[in-house]
Amino acid sequence: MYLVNRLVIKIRLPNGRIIEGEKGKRILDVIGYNIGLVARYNCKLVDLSTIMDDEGEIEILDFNDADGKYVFWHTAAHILAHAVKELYPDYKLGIGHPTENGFFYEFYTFEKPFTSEDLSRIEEKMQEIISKNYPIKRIMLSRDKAIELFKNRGEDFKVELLNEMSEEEVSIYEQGSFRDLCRGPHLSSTSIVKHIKLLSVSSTYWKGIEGNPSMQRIYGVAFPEKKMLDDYLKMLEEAKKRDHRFLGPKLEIFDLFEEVAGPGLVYWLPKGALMRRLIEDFLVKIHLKNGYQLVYTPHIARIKLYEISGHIKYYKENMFMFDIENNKYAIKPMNCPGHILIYKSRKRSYKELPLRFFELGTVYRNEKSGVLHGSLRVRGFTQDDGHIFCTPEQLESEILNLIDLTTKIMNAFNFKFSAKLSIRDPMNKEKYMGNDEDWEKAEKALARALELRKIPYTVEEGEAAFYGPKIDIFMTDVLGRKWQLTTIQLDFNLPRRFKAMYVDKDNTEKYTVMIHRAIIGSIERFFGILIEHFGGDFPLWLAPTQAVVLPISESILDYARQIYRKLMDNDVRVELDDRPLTLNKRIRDAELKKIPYVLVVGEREKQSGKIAVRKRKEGNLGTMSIDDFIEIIKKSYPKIE
RNA sequence: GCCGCCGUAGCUCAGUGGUAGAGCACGGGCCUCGUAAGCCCGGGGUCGCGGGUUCAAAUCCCGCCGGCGGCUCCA
Repeated sequence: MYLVNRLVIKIRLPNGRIIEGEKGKRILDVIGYNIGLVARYNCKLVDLSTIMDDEGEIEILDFNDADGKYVFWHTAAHILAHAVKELYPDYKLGIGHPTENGFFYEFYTFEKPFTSEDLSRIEEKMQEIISKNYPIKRIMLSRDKAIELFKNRGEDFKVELLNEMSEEEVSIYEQGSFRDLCRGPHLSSTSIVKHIKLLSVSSTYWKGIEGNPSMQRIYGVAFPEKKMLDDYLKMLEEAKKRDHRFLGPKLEIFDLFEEVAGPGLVYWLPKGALMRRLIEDFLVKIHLKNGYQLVYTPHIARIKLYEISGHIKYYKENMFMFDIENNKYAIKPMNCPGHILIYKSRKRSYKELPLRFFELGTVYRNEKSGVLHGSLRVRGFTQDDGHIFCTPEQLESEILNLIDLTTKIMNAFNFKFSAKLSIRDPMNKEKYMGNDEDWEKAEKALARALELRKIPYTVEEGEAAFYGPKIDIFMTDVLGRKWQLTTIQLDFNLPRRFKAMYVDKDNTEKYTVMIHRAIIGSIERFFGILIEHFGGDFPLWLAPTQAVVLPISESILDYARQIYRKLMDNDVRVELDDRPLTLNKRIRDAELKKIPYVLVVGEREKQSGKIAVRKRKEGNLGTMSIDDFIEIIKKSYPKIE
């Protein structure tokens, strides 16, 4: 059946079925009330109550779709705001959004905090709003009408937002007596948000600007099914067990001793110190193999150095300073100025570029107390810091090499990654230093390297530093919070400040191009991510203890000692557990300590000259010769290439 | 730094005005064991620190130190 003159509107349902739309009708009327949350109409997200009047395709999204989930949480945020306004009519609405794992809404509460009892009340009220099944309507108003509406309702913050908007017409969403300024889209009814849980309250400044009114922000989660909410809450509980702040001290990796030693300073316990050394050795070797030269720079310097670099001007707040014989000194917050001094130790020719310096450089920064977080954000940390000095022509191949080096290093830890490319704000080019041509070349070089190596990335306009564009790589912690590890930053600024030059072919002096780069970022932060990523079950090459020998009884101790000795002699990190405890108890201890292999030896093994091997989490693998076992350990180390 | 919450044994926590408790861990003894907790006994705390209220403070109030969740900032 072909109707040539009819509008063709195809609707794809979440289950993949395709049905036909009908001009003039609401999407909702065609698909029914129990299907989907929101629609993507010719690539644009719209309410299900949208009237179909354009030809094209409509995709109905459910909670499994990222956008569907986002809208679900957006409506949950509105229900939160609705509940708060019903319980506390005087409180003023701020803003509310979905987030990556839930939603929030913030309110001006006349400096009164929400208590946990308040949260329970609000949660109950939200359930009531959900059960009342209010239809959610989108209303278009002129901006002036909207200002009038919110002024009458005492919503000063909404009025402020409206006054800053340029649109002549704005959308308002309505559910029951509640109205909010919102672009939408939203679910079609409050009853679709089934199960909610408010998680925490915190305060923020209005628009995030210090000095603005203090808002109370409530965070929550919501799900269409009870089981999903239960699973999520259970996942939060499980996450606590992987938290590096819990596992770090427990696995004897690090501790902070905050109360006596001060916050944000990491003490490396023996097992952690061993792992750190393994990682440092790996990093040094792989950098040497990739054309870097090792350097060391002192931990303190006269502030003159940081006046030249500009750190005193732009970074003073974060620097620890003190006096020596009437001269002002600072503890180094960054390694770059030192590396530039080394570059400038003599006149450089284009023939010796690129020069690549590498240092495991320990720096100290006076981070505000409120931002410190386990070993992920600290005041003293060691960066795998490198600086590349090259000519503009070499930029592209240097960046490509850096992407490759990053991949090699991340592979050693089984880390997958995607990148963020930060470029200039094209509207505000004058904010940045350096000339247009350099910037374009640099931004292109960064993007091309990512594309050539097929690294997925996002582009962030206006996120570049004033001195150059950059590539950053983030990892998420156990609660989904993002932490920056890798950074590759181009710098047009420091070479000029320090007059870091090279003599080119034509015998003229030119400014060198400088790349700042840290691959794992900092050892402390990297360990936080590493611990949470593996939940303490480190890969074999990193495990501080790779195997423990368990003699079944005292009578077999001699054979156990022989095995232990042989493994030691072959560089296996092995322990002998000859405590007079039951075998089961000692196996349990080894599992809890997350030791990868347990080697049980008894009369049977002594007779055959072998070992019984038990693998962490997998159980008994049966017997094996000692040489075969040594081979397994040896093969676990990452290749350095 | 800001706002809220929190701080009891090495760890996880119970105890809300009347002389500090449990489990795990630790020490001792018995047990000599075949793939995740054998049994018994014991030591251990100026209840974060300082001040105040009270006949009496882990408990109530104030200040400080530290932690947690966010905001802002960052590797």
